[in-house]
Amino acid sequence: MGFFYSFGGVMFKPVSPKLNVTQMEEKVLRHWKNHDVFHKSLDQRKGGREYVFYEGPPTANGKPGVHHVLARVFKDIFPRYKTMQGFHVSRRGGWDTHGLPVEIEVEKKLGFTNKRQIEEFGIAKFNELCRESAFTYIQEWEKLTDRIGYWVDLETAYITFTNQYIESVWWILKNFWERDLLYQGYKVVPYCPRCGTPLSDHEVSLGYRETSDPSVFVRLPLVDTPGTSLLVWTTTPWTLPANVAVAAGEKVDYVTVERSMPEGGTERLILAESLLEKIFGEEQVKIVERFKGKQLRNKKYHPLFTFLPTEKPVHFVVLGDFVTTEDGSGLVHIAPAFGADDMQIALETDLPVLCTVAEDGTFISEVKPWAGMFVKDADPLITLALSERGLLFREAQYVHTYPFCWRCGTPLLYYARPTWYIRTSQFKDRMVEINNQINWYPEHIRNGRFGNWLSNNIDWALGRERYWGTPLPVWECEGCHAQTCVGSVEELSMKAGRDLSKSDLHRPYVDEITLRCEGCGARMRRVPELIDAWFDSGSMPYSQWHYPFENIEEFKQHFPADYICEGVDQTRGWFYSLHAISTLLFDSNSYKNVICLGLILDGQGLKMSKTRGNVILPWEVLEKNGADAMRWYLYTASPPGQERRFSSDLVGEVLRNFTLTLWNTYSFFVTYANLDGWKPDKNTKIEFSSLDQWLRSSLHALVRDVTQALENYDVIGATRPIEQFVDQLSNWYLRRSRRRFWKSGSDTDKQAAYATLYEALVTISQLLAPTMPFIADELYLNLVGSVDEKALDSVHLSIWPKFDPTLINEKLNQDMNLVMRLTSLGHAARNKANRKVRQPLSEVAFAVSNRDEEEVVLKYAELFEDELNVKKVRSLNSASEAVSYALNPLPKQLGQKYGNRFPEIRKLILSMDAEETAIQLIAGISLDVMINGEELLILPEEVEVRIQAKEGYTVGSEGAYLAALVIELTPELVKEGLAREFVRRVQDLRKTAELEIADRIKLYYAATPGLLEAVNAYADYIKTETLSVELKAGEIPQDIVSVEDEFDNERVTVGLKKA
RNA sequence: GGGCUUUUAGCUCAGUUGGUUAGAGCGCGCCUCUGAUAAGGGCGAGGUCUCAGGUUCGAGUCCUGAAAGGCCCA
Repeated sequence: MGFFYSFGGVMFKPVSPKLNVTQMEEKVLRHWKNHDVFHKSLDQRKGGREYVFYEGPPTANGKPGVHHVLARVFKDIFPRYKTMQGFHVSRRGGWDTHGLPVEIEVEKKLGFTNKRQIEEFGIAKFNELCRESAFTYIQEWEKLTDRIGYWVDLETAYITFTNQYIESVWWILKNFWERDLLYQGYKVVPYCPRCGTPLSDHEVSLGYRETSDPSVFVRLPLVDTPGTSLLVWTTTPWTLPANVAVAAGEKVDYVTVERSMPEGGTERLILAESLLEKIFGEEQVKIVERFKGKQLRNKKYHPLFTFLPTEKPVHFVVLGDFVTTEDGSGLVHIAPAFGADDMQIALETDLPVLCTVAEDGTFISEVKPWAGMFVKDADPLITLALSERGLLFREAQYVHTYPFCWRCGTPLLYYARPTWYIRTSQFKDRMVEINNQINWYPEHIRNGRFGNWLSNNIDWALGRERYWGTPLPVWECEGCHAQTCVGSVEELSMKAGRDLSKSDLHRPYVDEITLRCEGCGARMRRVPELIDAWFDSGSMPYSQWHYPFENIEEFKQHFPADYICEGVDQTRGWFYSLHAISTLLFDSNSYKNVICLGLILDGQGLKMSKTRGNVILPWEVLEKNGADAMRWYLYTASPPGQERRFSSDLVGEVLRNFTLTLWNTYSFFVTYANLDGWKPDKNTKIEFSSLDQWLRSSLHALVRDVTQALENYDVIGATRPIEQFVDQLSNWYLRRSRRRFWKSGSDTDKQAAYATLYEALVTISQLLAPTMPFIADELYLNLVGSVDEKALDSVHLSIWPKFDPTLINEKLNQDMNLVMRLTSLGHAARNKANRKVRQPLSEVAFAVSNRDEEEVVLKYAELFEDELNVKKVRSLNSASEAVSYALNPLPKQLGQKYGNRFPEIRKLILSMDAEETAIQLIAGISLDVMINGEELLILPEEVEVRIQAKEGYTVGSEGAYLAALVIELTPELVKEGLAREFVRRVQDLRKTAELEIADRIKLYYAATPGLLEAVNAYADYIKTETLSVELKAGEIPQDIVSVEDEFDNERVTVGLKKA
C-alpha cells in the first residue's frame, strides 16, 4: 500500500461498508418526496410518447398481503423502465369499492345473517357504511404502496363508487342495450340462498370445496312393466320433489338386470351396462336384456312425489346428450328448476318447471312434509321417506367438489331465476381473435387458460340482487311492462323531469326516481338489480376518465393499455371483464401486454391462508430486509407465472448475497476514490487493461441483454444477469484489481481502474432502477450527483443506458472464463497438496485444449502468478513433457456427423495408441479411419485430447483442462511464506486496533529464529504492505496494542502504534 | 371429469437445436483466503432428473401413457 495523494478533495459522500438498509431506503423515500421525483418523472416526459399502464383496482377493505406486494412490484417495473426510455407513463391508481365483499364485511360488523335485516336497517344507512368500509384500510394500502416504492398516482385514483364513474358505466350499458346485447332471461344460476343473490361464474369459482353429499340411488317403477324400475342417481335428494323426467343417453348401452332382494323375491332394474360392476360389485345379477338408450324414450314411470300439480305431460324418459356413464347409473333425474342441463332439456321437450324451493332456500308450503326447511337439511329426511316407501335402492356418502358461496360459505343451489345478461357469447369468435393479438406472459395463458375460457364463453350474468353497487339503469313500466335503459344523468333528469345532477346514483335514492312511460303513461320504476362489480372494474379504461362525458382526448391517448399485470386468478376476473367490454364496445383489445402472476405459497409450499395461519405480513419482511431485497426476490425467484414459495429467510438471502456485495463494491470505490481525490473526467484519455476491457465488455453485454429482456417483458432475464455481473465485478474484477487502487501515485493504470469501476457502478445503478429503485438511487445520487452540479435529482429521471457494441468482445469474455476456470483448478490442486495460498510455490503448468488457449495462459501469466501465488506459469503442451494423453471422441460433433456409425468410430478411436494419436491431433492433422471398408476423415476438433501429468505434480483437472503444481518447497519459498504470514498478523492487528486504512504505523516484534530471519529478509516488503515507517525487533513496548501467535512451528509477538 | 401448469441435490432454481461425468446458490462437514465484504475460494457428502413405455447410435431434453402437486373450470 502506498501514499495517497489528494488533489481534488473528497468528492463523494463517504460510504460505510456497513449498510442499514431500512435507514437507507427511508432516506431515499424522503428524497423522492422532498424533490417530488415521481411527478418530475412524469412532467419531464410530457409530450413524449405515451406508455399506457392500467391499475387493476384493489379493494381496500382488507389489509394488503404479500401477494399484493408481488403484483405491485411487477406493475412498477415497466413504467419505471419506460420512463427512463423517454416515455410519458401516467399511472392512475384505482379503488374497487362495490360488491358483495364490502357488503359482507358490513353485515358481519352489524351481525346480520340475511338480506331482510339489511332492509329493516335501511339501505341508505347500510350503503353509507359500505362506502366507509370500502376504504377501511386505505391508509395501510397507501403506506405499503409508498414503502415498497410502487409509483402510482393515488391522489387522482379513480373510485368506482363516484357518480362520474357510475355514469360512464351506464353509458356502456346503454350502448349494449341499444344494440340488444343486454337482456333479461331465466336461467339456472348458482345461487346463494343466504345472500339471496345469484353468483357470477368467477364468484362461484372462488368457492369450490371438497364436500361430502348424500349419494342416492332411487327406483322409479315403470308404468307399463310392473316389477321393473329405472335406477336413477342423484347427489341432491332435495331436488327429487321437483322431478319431471329421466334422461337417458341415446347411444348409451343399457341393460335390464334381475336380482334377488334381501327381503325376498326378485326385482328388475334398468341401468347403463358399463356401470354394472361399479354398482353391484360382487353381487350376482342376471342380465335379462340389452338395448340402446333410445328404446327407453317416452317410457312412463311412477312419480316419487306429486306435491305440485302439472298440466303438461310429465314423468317419462327423455334423451339428452349430456348423459354420461362415469358416475351414477346412466339415467339422470331431471328437475328443470335446479340444473342448467335440466332447464335446457325442459325447454326442448316442453316439460314443466316445478319450483319447489323459495328464494331463501327453504321448501315452499306445498312441499308439506318439509315446508320451511332449508333444502340441504331436508336431504336425510327425504331419503328416509323414500326408503320407507321401498323406493330407495342404495344410500352412501359421495365426496366431490361442490361450490359454496365464496364469502359466507353457504352451499350454493342451482336455481332458475330471472336475471340480466350480456350477450357475450355472440362475440365469442371476436373475443378469441382479439385475444390472439395480446402478448401473454406466460404465453400459454393465451391459448390455454384464457383462450379456453373465451371459446367456452357463455353470456355474462350481470344482475345482482344486492344493495351496494352500480345500479342497473333499466326502468320498467308498472302498467305495460315496457323497459327503457338510461345512459346518463342528463337523460335521467330529462325523463324524470327534474335536475338529478346532484343526486346520489346509488340505492335507495336511484330507486326513488320514477319515470313516465312513453307508451302507456303509467309509472316506470327501476328494476331491483345491481350489476356485477367485475363490470365496474372492466369499465375502468372508460370510466376512469368519465368517458365520453369528459376527457375524450385523454381516453383516446390511454386506450388500449400497453401493459397490465395481475394474479392468475384474474383470468376470469379482471382480464376477462376488460376484454369482454372492450370487444363488445369497440371491437378492440384493451391491453397489449399482460403479465399473469402465479400464486404465493409459504416457505413450505402451502397456500397462504388465514385459516392455516401461515400468512406472512409484508411489513415484517420490509422492516428486516428492506423493499429492494423483497422486490428482487420476487423478481428473480421463479418465472412470474409460476407459483412461488416465499419466506423472510429467502429475502434475507438476497440481502446477503446480492445487495451487500454490490454495496461493498460501491463502498470500496467511494473510499478509495475519496482518498485519491479521483473524479470522472470525460476528457482524460484512458488506457484500459485487459481486465478492464473484459469488465466493460461484460458490462455492455449486460446492458444489451437487460434492455432486450425488458423489451420482452422478461423479468427474470432483466434481473438474474445483473446478479451474476455484480458477482463477477466484486469477486473477480475487484479482487484482481485491489492492488491497482492501493498503489501509490496516480498513474494511468489506476485511472483506468477507477474509470472502469465507476462506469460499471453508475450503469448498474441505472439497470437496477426499475427493479431496486432505492439502492439504485442511493448509488446514483452519490456517484453522479456528487460530481455534477447539473445532475438530475434521481436515477429515475435519467435516460436508460445504451450499450456500445464495439466494446462487446466475445473472445475476451471467453478468454476470461478460461482464466477463471484454470485459476479454480489451480486452487483445487493447492488444496489437494495441502499448500495454503500464502505459501508461494515455484510453478504451475496448465493443460488446455488448443493453441489459442495456450496463448491465453501466457497472456494472463501475471494474473495467475498473483492469484495462485506461484513464481512461474507455463503451458503443459510441450512434447517433451512428462505427460500422458487420453482421447475423448466428442459425441456432439461425431454423433451428428456420422449418426449410427458413431459407436463404432468411438470404439476405434479409443483403441488407437493415445500418445501417438494425440500428438498427431495436437499438430492439427486429421485421422484416417476405416469403418466397414469405408474411409473416414476424423478432424482434430472432433476428438478432445486430455493431458495428464505423470509425476512430480499435484493436479486439479476438469475435462481437457488441468492445472499441475510443483509443490516442492525451497528454503527461499518457505522464508517468503513466513514473511507473508507475518504481514497477515500485522494486518489483523491494524484492523483490531481500528486504524484508518491510510494510517502509518511503527511496528515492534519478537520472533523465533526462523521467522526472525524471514522478517529480516523481507523487511522492505513487510514495511510497504503494512504501511510501517519502522520495523523493530526486540522488546514490545508496554503501552501499545500487541498480539501473540504461532504458525508453521514459529512463534511471534507483534505490537504496533500509530506513527 | 375437463383445461392449463409443475415435478431435476435437504431447500430455491438453471439446464441451449437431443451428445455420453446433469449444474448454480443456500444449508451441512472439512480446509483456506482477506485492510472492501454480513463476504470470497477449494474439497466433500447429497441425484433412480416422478414413474412406465416408445423414437434414436445416444433422452433430463422429443413422443405416448400414468402418478403426484397447484390453479382454473365442471
